[in-house]
Amino acid sequence: MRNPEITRQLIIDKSMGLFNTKGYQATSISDITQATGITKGAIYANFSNKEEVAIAAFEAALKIVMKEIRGHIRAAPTAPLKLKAVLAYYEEYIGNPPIPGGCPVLNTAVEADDNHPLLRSRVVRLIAQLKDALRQIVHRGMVEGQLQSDLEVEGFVMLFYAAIEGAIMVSRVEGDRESFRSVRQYLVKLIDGYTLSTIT
Amino acid sequence: MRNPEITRQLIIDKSMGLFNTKGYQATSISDITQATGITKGAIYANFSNKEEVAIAAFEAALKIVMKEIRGHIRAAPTAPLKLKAVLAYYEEYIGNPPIPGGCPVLNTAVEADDNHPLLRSRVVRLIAQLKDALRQIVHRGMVEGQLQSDLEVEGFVMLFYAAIEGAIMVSRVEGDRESFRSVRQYLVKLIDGYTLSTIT
DNA sequence: AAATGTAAATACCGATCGGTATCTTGAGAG
DNA sequence: CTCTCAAGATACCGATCGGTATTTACATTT
Repeated sequence: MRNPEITRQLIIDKSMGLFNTKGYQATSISDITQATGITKGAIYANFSNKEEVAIAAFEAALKIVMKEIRGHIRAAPTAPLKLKAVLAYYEEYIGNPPIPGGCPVLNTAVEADDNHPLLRSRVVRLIAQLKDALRQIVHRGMVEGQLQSDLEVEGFVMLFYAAIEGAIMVSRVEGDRESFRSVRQYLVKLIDGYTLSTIT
Repeated sequence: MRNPEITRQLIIDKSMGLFNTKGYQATSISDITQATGITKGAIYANFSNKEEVAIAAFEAALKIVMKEIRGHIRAAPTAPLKLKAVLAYYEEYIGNPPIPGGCPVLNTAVEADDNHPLLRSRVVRLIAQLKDALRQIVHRGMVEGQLQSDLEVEGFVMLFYAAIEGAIMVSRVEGDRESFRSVRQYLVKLIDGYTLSTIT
């Protein structure tokens, strides 16, 4: 290895899954050296400490997840379908995660809330972005006449997001997608209830 | 200290908050000795290893939380009010937790899902109990004519529970109850929509 | 081809980890 | 009052932790 860009990216790529499955505390630098085949010297030449590696890995994971989500959202034409696409994406996610270990937002939020302020602030920022994206979908759906205008946006968006993350938590610990599926089906019916009858 | 029962309970009481705030991996035996004023010898005289302490602490935490929840549920006369009481309990919980660190189910589920099978199985069992309790409330509410009978129980119960846990996650990492409050208000409206018009 | 600068490998640091072996002490039985 | 036995305190174990200092090696410039 001679290219520092490649080395840095290799560290990020491999540690992403480690941090997301084992958690920040439980992932050691040695774990990363084993997963990458790279030595401790290379890691500390590219990052000043473990926390920096974790932050870089977290942001890389979010970049992947956000890109996939936005892709699914854009591919759906109307607000109701966009919301359903998000649900479909997360259900697929549980069985076939792009980053091993489940949702990095959930994992990092739970571990970082009390203890790791830098990671915590990144999570908060990312959640704000997700909420904004969902709000925008609902808002535009209302403006464009796809959703009823009496829908209480803030509450619905928060419920939608919270239910997804909670359902991921349950389904993952149960090792079974069924709980997520129940939540998804219920949310779909809720969305349908707000959907104005175009041919959707 | 001479009474082993008291020693054991002291270890559980103090380690409960530690495991719940810092997590299983990040909580060391030394943390527990410092928090209790008890030495390592006493801990290992009462528990065979760290995992056993964590399990005992987790179950003690659940016992507290479940007792409080059941108390609030029982105190409410009808199904809609019981569900609202659960929501009120959890909102109070976030600002004023009986066990520091937030919801032990959420925390333990996220940390244990991939790595700690014994803890994981306890979480799964507890979630099943919570779901059963909620299902029973809804079912009886339907039988007793408080809730519309077209309510899809499984989906609603799962949504209800997942949304609560997800909202706790969000509110805790944000350090602000507002997100939970949004979810709660939305769920209350949902409950009201299913409530049959007695004077409730 | 020699020199240079830096990326990465090696070797090492004190601290702390979970766990154990041994010693001390205190409460109950006689 | 003394003996006993177990609860708990002390001291110690090898392994591993995050991090650093030093050395090696590779790629680029001349």
